[in-house]
Amino acid sequence: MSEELAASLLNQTMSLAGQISGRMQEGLDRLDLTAPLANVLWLLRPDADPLSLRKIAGLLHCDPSNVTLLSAKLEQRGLAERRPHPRDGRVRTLVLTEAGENVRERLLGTVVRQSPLAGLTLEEQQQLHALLTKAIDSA
Amino acid sequence: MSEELAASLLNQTMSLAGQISGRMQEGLDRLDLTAPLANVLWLLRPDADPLSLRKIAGLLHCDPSNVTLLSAKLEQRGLAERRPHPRDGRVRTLVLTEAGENVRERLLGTVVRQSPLAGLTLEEQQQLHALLTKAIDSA
DNA sequence: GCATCTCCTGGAGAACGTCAAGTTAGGGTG
DNA sequence: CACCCTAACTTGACGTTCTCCAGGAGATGC
Repeated sequence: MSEELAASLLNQTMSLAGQISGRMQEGLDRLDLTAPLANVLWLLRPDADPLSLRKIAGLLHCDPSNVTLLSAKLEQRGLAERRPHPRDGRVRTLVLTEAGENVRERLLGTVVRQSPLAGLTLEEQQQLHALLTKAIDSA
Repeated sequence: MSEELAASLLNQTMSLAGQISGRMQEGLDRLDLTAPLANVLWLLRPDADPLSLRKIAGLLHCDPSNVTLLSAKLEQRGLAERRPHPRDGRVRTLVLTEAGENVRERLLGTVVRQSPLAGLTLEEQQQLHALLTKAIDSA
């Protein structure tokens, strides 16, 4: 892997992520959410299987007791619910409520509209999509 | 802009950024750096003009007094230096020291080696580079 | 019963963020 | 030059949020 190209790519990716995060933060302020809360929200994909709190802690590289606090806050705002695991009584899973999915989509929407990615043509977006798919799947 | 494609692209970008951030955090732990400190480090590109503290605060969407603290910490570790602006005595610029550039590159290196981007061929990386360049420049 | 797993609770601590003065430098205007 | 106003940075105090750590309750499997 070419060192120079790789470095440039990373700079771009971080720059892009930075711009997106900037837009994101404006959205977060409006919704009175913090970055860690949004990170949890981001993991809770409505189309995927429910995550246990322990797995969330692993994905977030933090202590399980921390996830307890974060999910309690989300629950308090009615954005998520902790539900017992159907087969294992020890485990509790965190799933988005309807309001949570709503917030997640609204957050996505505000970022979509002002993202640098909007400056690409449809064809270019499809190319980009294909490249990113391969990159992510190869990990 | 196709809503569905755009949403998928954003999910991918965030996912990619998330994976990179994960690797990054391991590097940060080793170097005893926090995310906000790394954000400042990231802005201080060695090849660009020095940034004033006020501009850094603007780019980070935070209070100038906060930047004072962060740059003081970087200075304390010998990673950056605050230098008076040559033409305006009110302004202080923050520039990386040699050690700072070293850390910045080492951080880049650890991420480069384990990034999902490494799974792409050289040609694909060049395509990706071109697309990202256009997207970022159009912003 | 025993070891293990998952989660909750409570306490301590650090890091970050905002807010409100205070200090120094610039740029006008008379 | 004297004056005033603005700008950039610093300092201090304060609160919030997140993080880790240790201990305890409940569930699981042997």
